[in-house]
Amino acid sequence: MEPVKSSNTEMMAGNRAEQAGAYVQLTLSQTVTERLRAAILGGQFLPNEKLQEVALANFLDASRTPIRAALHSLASEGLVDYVPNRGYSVRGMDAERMLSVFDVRGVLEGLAARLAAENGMEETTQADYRDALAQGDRIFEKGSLVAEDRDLFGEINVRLHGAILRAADNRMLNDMFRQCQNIPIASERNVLWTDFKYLCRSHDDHHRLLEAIVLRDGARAEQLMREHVLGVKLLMKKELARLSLA
Amino acid sequence: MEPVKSSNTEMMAGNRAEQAGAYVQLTLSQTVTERLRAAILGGQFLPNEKLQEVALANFLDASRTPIRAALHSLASEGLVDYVPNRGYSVRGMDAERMLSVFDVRGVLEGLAARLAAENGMEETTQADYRDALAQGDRIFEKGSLVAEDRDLFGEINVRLHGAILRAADNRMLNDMFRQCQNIPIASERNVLWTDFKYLCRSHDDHHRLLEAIVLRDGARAEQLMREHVLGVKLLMKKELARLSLA
DNA sequence: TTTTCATTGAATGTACACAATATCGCGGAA
DNA sequence: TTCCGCGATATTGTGTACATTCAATGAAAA
Repeated sequence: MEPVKSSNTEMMAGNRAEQAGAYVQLTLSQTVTERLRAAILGGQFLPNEKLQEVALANFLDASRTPIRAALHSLASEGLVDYVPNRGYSVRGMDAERMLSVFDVRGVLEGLAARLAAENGMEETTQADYRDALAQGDRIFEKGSLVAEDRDLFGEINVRLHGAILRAADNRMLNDMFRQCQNIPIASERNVLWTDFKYLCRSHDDHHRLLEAIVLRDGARAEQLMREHVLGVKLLMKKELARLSLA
Repeated sequence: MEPVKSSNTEMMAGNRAEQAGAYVQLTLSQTVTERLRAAILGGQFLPNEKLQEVALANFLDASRTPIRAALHSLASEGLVDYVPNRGYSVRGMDAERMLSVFDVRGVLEGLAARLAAENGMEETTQADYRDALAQGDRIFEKGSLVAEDRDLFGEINVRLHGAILRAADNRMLNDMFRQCQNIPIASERNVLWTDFKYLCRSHDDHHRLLEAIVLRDGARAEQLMREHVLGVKLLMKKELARLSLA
């Protein structure tokens, strides 16, 4: 029954610390939150499964206090549902609900692109964007995809969209975008990236986005981004339909 | 030193319970959260003021546990800042940051209007919208504003935008919009509603919005709403400039 | 058989004690 | 004087006991 508190030196990335550079000591509550989030996003729980505090406490080698904090956090992120006096459960995501997230993502990222164009993108950020872009080009020059390209493409995606978000320089926008990503299954990493033609188009969108941003054309940047996200939504829709048939 | 736990029968409105009808017993944590939120929004604390747990516990007649839960909630709502091992403080809002919230609100409410137009608005919701609209008409027919019109107009505003949000029927959109409203001072109720001409125009926007929604013209509804929110932003900007001069 | 209601068990909500960490002030050395 | 190190104190983080609430069970009455 002794709380082992073994491996706490994981999950340092992706923490909620304000800006880079300010090294703050992570609390147990935070590491537990990350671990739980990863577990849910990773599909380790059934949809609508109850998340009981003592069970999780045993599972994650912590007392109820940090568990409660974590559940509270995840509830406000929308990853779990909460009913007073009845506890938490993993939020089940039906297809419709999942797709509706992309509508929000579309306008939010559209705004980010517009603001990025209006504000202009800093040199270093722009360099990072171009670098990621070039990395993507190399993938597609091959003319076909290999298995490990999937992860790489996902990573590139994150860098590109991150750069735009950074250039947009709007804190609330940042927070909300993060929420949009914390959706089980809906995170783009989980779709089956098999459609080469679609990926080419998506990557081309990224090129055009940079062009619009550099030319300071906010309206075009916004329009491009909205179309881009809509594309992801439609792909996801097709994917979901395929899965439900199988 | 006895925890009095006196008046818990307040603040029943505005709770986070899922749908109406499901009466759940509020926990102390929740009532404390509401009270703290109201206190911060009401300006009872200085910007960047530290919010210490024991002090708040005494102030709100509760132990540290529900206080911590409340602070945690408000942090995830963005009303307070949190640094591990250093506690919470009320988030200071400079002018730029405040105005940037309206950019997010603009695209979110624009999306809401578009979705409302695409989905169509239920009869009851539409009736509510029209009722609020008529109430607004009566204000402006007088040709001038009296003191109590301010609150009334604010209430009407909430009803109108609430109806659109309901028709949009998108949970994530709902959650995010709520966050946009929890901004100190930025909540529209706090601007000085003195500009009669502006208010007329704003009210007219509401008429046109309904028209676009009823006609199922999503693009127009979105455009109207974005312009509408932009108007609020510009008014707020003017107001802030005026205040900083005074 | 169905309904009702008290009982009981299990889960969550709250309080509080203790541990870990940060902040502040002081004294000494460069 | 300035800087650094080192306690002392205050504040937050965590564990855990107890209170409260909910849900399930089963017996009694309709």
